[in-house]
Amino acid sequence: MDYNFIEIEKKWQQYWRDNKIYKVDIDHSKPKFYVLDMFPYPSGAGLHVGHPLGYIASDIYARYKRLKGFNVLHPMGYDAYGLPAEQYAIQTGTHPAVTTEKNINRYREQMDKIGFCYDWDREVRTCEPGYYKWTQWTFLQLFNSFYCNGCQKAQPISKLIARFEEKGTEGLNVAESKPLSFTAAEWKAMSEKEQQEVLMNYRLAYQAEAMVNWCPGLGTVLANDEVADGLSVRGGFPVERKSMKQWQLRITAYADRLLQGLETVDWSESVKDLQRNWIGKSMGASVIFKIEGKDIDLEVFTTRADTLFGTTFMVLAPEHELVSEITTPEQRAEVEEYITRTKNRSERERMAEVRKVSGAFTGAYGINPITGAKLPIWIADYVLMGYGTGAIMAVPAHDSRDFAFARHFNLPIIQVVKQPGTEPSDPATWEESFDAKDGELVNSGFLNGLPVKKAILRMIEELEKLGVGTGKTNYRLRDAIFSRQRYWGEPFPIYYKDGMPYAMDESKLPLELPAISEYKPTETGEPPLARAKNWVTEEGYPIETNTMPGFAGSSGYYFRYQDPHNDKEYFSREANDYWQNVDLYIGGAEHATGHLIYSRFWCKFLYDIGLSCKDEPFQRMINQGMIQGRSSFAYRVNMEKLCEYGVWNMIKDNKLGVKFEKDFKDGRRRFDFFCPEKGILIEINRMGNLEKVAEPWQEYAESKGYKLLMVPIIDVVNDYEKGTNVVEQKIKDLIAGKDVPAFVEGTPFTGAMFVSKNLPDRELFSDPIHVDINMVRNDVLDVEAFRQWRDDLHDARFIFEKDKDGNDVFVCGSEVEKMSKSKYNVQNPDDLVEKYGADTLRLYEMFLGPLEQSKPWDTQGIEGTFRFVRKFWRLFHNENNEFCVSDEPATAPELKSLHKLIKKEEDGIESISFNTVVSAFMICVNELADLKCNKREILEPLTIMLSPYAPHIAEELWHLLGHDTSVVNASFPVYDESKTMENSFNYPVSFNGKMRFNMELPVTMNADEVQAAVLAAPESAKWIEGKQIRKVIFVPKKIVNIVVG
RNA sequence: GCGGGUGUGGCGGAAUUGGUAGACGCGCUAGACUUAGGAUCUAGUUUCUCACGAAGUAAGGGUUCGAGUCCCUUCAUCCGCACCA
Repeated sequence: MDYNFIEIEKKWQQYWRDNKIYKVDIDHSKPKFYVLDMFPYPSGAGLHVGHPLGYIASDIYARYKRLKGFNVLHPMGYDAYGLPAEQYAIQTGTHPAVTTEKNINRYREQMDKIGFCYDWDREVRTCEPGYYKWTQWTFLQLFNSFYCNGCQKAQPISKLIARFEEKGTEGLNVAESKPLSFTAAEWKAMSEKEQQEVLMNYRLAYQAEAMVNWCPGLGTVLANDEVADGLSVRGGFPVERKSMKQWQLRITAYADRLLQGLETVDWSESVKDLQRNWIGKSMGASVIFKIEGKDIDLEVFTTRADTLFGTTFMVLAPEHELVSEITTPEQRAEVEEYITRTKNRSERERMAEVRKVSGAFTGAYGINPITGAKLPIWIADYVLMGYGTGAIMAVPAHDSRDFAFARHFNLPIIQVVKQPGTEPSDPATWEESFDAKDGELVNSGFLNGLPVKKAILRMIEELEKLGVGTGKTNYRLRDAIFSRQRYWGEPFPIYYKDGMPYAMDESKLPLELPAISEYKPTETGEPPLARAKNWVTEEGYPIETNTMPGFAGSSGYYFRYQDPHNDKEYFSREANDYWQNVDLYIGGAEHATGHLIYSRFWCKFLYDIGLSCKDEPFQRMINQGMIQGRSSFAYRVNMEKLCEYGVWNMIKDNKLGVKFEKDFKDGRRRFDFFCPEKGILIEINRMGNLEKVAEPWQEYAESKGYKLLMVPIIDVVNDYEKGTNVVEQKIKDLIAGKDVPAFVEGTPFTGAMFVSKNLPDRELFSDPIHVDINMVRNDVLDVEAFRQWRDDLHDARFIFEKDKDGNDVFVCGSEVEKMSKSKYNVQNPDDLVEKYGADTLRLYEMFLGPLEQSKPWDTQGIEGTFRFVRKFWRLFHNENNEFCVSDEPATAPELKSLHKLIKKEEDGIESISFNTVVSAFMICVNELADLKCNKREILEPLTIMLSPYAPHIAEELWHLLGHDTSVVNASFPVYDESKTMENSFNYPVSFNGKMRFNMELPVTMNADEVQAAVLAAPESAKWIEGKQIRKVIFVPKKIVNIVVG
């Protein structure tokens, strides 16, 4: 009939493509704006309605900015490396590039249907050599750099070598794996291999042994954020801790800058907090303890140096290198047993036993550097090797874990901090430790009386004076493991000479991924690349067989969009000077500790080496919420329960004149119901079950003189469905003393039965099962569709309820859950585009609620937005669907409606509150429809304003309005406040703060005039009567409040 | 345990930042038009009350002429992190 979205959308998508409407280039006459979506990994499943949510939001923002005169960079591409395609390759032999290409095409097809304004000429894919050349290049720069702590900046490794040649490590202040000490002469005396080993200690990309998350099921290591609950996030295989030689990125060198930088970006507090937490900066002290009878220093890290007087024992991580050295012969067996036990425990088991206290005594003692006290040294797995020094001084009085440990092993507890104004008490009486971070020191010599914060500083001072400790900052952040034992990733431009890794020359880039015969690890456990033929350099040196992890390619992709076809450099100076960094980044918060931290590191490094002009990649970030599914349920009847329920309802409360009881037991026999008065036993069960017990039970009943009735469930069901009362009649007959056969065989009941949601006591005899939401409308199930859905449901039976018109209906229950295939609640955007059009889908996704919140998808709700779009269309058309727009000047109410909307839209888009803008559109169109407005002066700006949300219909109407250029290049209308002004205001009049009536008054009236007018109003009399007017509050154009009393 | 978010009709959610609570949409109710309605249009729809009116933004308290909004206490719920010394 009217608005033909299928044709319109196809036509304009074609037009945009043919005319490259969304292609952008550097244009110094306009300010730039960079809007970016998080890099998608194209999975095989395609998109559901939750995925495009962020893309639609960014698209609207990009289009809006463009209408506002900005040159907007809005690109899209693919994070193409990923485990699923590789797993599929291992299983089927299909090259991951093939799978990936297929998935990308599907993604693209779905995205095109929604009408996004991406500049597809800038598309990048991480798996293409032209792209990963620069991933490899960046790796080489990292390999050839070290981090200078003094200047807080990455520097070329050549500078470090020059320094070593001049004065060795003297006065060196750089990021390092472990402190080394050598002179210039010693450095020069080293062999090349030794020098290379030393340099590994400083490179920003380096190779070292590391405890990794090894996943045997996948044959690779995983990053921390790829592991959850000791299982791999993808695939759910067990993960174990293992020490392996791995490439790593020295991201810890940037810990402080990563923390500082958070202050300069406009991100949600929660994501910033997540990152702060992940970086985990804690300031404290390193303290050296001597070991009794040995010349060994044991270094610990503590944030509570003030509690040094209260330390009563020490604990090492079981893997600590000093353990075997200090363990006494008597304790060796126990210690070794403990180490084996903890080592063999998987990560999963270890986490499950978090609260279990365990440990072993080494027999050695540490000496408190301040008090000289002897402290027994234990090992326990509550101390982690990876944090601090892997050793702690335990202060049981003021740390809950130490407290639990001391209690368990009967170690002394000394209180050294008390709550101000209280007296110290005997820790033996405590139920938990006193962990308070504000308090006053006691039992602590020179610290007595000091508050905690001052005591910490005072103690550090003392430690430094005595040369037994220093103030120190510790980070929880670990260096990022950068190698994967996988095929589908970027090869490292690294070869091995004499067992030592060397960087390839940049001229050899890109180092392309070779073809291999099979995608799994070799029989000897080497990575798949070891299968590649001739995987050696021209000189014959073997090339690295690990590949880079997923985050390698996604850490700097936003740079490449700025200059995607440059084969001379990563991106040009000119491009970066113009586009700079991302102004608005939209994506999920789940990347907080992965992608978003690696990208920041990547960017800071490129900033250090002079490539990037900004040191933060994403200025403003919005994290869209999840769209949840709304699942529907049918209630599957548990037949036995249902029948028991039905019969019980029939006989309970003396309904048939005699009393029955439930669950009668005699020995091992159990009957559903029993009537002592008449000696009637009733059992309801499946036919088969009754057959088995029929004989012995009849004998039993006879022996006791009882009458027995065995009811097959089919009988009860028949009564239900046919409205007969066969079962009831039998019971009545029994009560009346008639003889009724105990058991009549019939056709056994087969098939499933379902009960409508609102039937009484439904929950007593049914369990919900998911049904496909496409078979449900307004919670009513399409019973026929349901029967056809699955083979086992063909002869399903239903217990219906009546709707208001007395028809039988089957009502489903519902629940909000994650959208997933297995819950049959997935909404596919393609279906919706087909049914309502992309414009309606875009509007509805935005209308659903605030972008950042998760919200359920309401299948019906889209109808409302669809109605709006058609109403919008009708503003431009007459009853015969002929385009009909008038050139008459607009009236004041029409202009007011328009300008209210301009203001709303500007405010709404800037504050990412798209849902309110859609509402405002609806209000405006409702008003204009009421005014029967079809004036160009109103409709033309309105079309421009709608175009970010509904670009297709806007483009169509824009051309119908007589334009021959795209609406994308139009200008956003300018807000004119005077158009929304009125000369009177409908004041709400309140008495004591309660609104009583409205009163239309001129805005020019002053307070006194308003007061007079209001008090003179007839409605006021009732409220003033018998009371005194204490005060009148008048806020112009807001409210009048009269205080009476 | 720690950190962050969120609590408003049957539902999704508004409320110009301290000024008419429930905009807009779904659903629901009634009516119109229709052979029909899962189309369209009109009216109504926070709760209680016949009504006058009263109550009302998770609960309780406070500040204020006025509180969904600010402050304090409690509860619920979701999401992170979790032996981090």
